[in-house]
Order: sequence, then C-alpha cells, then structure tokens
Amino acid sequence: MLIDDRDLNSGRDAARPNSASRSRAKQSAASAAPAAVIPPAVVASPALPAEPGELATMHRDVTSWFSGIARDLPWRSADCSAWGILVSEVMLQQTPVVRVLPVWQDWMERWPTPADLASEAPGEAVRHWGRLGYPRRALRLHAAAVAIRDEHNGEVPADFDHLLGLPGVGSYTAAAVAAFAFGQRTTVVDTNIRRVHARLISGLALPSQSLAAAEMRLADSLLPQDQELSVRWNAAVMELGALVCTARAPKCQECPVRPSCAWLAAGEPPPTYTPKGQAWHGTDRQVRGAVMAVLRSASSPVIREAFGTSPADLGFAPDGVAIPLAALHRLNPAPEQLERALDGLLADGLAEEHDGGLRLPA
DNA sequence: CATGCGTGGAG
DNA sequence: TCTCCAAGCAT
Repeated sequence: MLIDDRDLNSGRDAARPNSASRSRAKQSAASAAPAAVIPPAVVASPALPAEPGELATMHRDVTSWFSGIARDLPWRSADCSAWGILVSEVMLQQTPVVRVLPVWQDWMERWPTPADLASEAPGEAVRHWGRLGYPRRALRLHAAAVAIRDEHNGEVPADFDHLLGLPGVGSYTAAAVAAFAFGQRTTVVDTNIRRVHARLISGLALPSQSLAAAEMRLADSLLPQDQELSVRWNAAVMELGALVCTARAPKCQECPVRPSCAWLAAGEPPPTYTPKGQAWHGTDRQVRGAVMAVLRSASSPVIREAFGTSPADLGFAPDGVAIPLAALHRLNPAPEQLERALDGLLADGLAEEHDGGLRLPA
C-alpha cells in the first residue's frame, strides 16, 4: 500500500495504539514486551509519533546507537574532502561497501581532486573503476569532475541544486553530499532509509516499489529540526538499515527502536508484493560486462572479430587479456546479441572506435 | 513511471 | 546451484 495524503493525516491513533506507552517502554528496558498484535490493514497507514517528545526520543535512540556502532569508513573521516565523499556516494550506488573500499582508496590516491580526474581520459576512470559494476557511473563521475573544474572553480558545489546538476548525481546523492560533506539539513532518502521508515513507521515489510512523493514528505516530517542532529540522523538511519533493519533476516534484537516498530507490533506481516529479480544469464548486460572486462585490460584497440571468434592468438599479452576474452567466449553470445552489446557500449560512450578496433574512450 | 544498467557475496 | 540484492540514475 502506498502512502498518500489521507494516510499521512489520519489514523494516527488507530495505527499506533501503543503510542502512549512507547516512551515508557524506552525508559524501562530494551527487552520490553512487544505491543499487542494489530491487524496489518490497520497498521499499514504511516503514523508519526503523536507527541513531539516521542520523535525526539526516536532521534536520540537511533543516533546514540549509531555513536556506538558506526563503521569506521574512510569517507566518514573528518578530514575527508567533499570530493572524496562525492566519489564514495557514486561508487556506493547499488554497490556494497566492502567492494567500494579498495577502489575508493585507489581513486583518492590517484585523483585527490576533481581537477586531477578531469585531466585524465574518461576511459581511465572506467579502467580504474574495476569490477564495481555499472561502469557508466565512472564515466559520469569523470564528466562531473570536468563540470566541477570548468563551472565550479574546481570545488564540489555545496548547493543541493548545483549538485543535482552534476552528471550521475540524482536526488539521493545530492542530498547525501549536501548533508555529509557540507553539514546541511537535507532529506536523505535511500533504500535503507526507505526500508526503515516502511517498517518503523508504516508497519510494512518493504517500501513501495517506486519512491512516492508522500514518502519524501514522511522523511521530511521525521527529520530533526536541528541541523547537526539532522545530519547525524540521516547517517544513523541509513546505518540502521544497512546493519540491522536489513532486507532479509533483519536483526530486530539489536534494534534501538524495536519497542516502537510498527512492523513488529503488527506481527511482522510479509511483503505485499514479490520484487522481481533482475535477469542476468543470457542478457545483454552480461555480454556488455564481459566486453568491458576485455576493454579494461586491453592496452590497445580490440578488433570486433576478437569478441566473437575463438580465443586464438589475437596478438594480446596473454596475462592481460586472456582471462576476460575467455570469459566472453565462454558466454558465446549470438552474433546479433554481441553486435547489440557493442553498439550499446559505443552509444553509451563506454567504448569508442579507433584503428579499426574498440577501446575505452580516450 | 517502468526499464536497463554490472558484479559478486550471502543465504 | 540458484535467488536475492547492495548508499540509484537516466531515459
């Protein structure tokens, strides 16, 4: 069920019958008994804590928990530049922290400022993106570096709208950079925060399939008024979703706001829809990925024939290209699919023609 | 607004 | 093995 205006403004009491006892539950113990089970249909309406004090309590509980458990990530370091934070946010789009860490370190040593990256060929950004996935992000990060150099005097803009204007920066990333790099009070909404709100406030197992406007308004209404606290709240709720309120098998025993969770109170109702998994085997994406692995490791243009024919001697250094070429040949895509993949990569600017072959954009 | 876009670890 | 999914964005 989607959140709409009507739901936002009504049904508070019905949705949160334990509202009056929540503050007490906080003070007594983390092991307070869960509230009585409420029919999912009733709880499915989002309800803000009725009293301002309850909201403040929630802020305190989550941020205090965050202080004790927050991961020591390099882009959270006090001396991390806005550029470093922007790079981390783009790398973290749809990619787990553990895989981002080494690549982010490499990028920061290689290109400590936007101007450093901007002076490189875009293909170098793609090459050093490694296997993070969605290599278009590397291309856009390079384009963002150029825009920062040329249009923002080399400094990452602090303004939300200016950030939003950068390639590869959408509403989430713009809000996150404004908050985490510049300490601004912005409404950050990512998949973790959406899931926490869905459970804690709306009593749903999962957020809706598309981000609705009412969801942003809900996040707005939950955001602490105090600027510094709002930054901490954004980071804390995100961390809560990443470490405790996870998509699968949430660790509710470790949750700092367990006593006031609408989803737990409702008896953990299952999702009302089943997310359709992304197809992978046999898709163009799989072929594109295999082609990109070849281009990243190749130091000179690769002729089109090399992608589709047997892995005979094609004149490449065996150590560099043998493995990715082998992977592509193992896939053995139909000629038309291979062409479609190559043309798509060309259209996306991830590859370019040169000397009768394909290479990363120079 | 639904779809396409990579990758590899966990359950 | 196989399915799910991880700090989204652009079209």
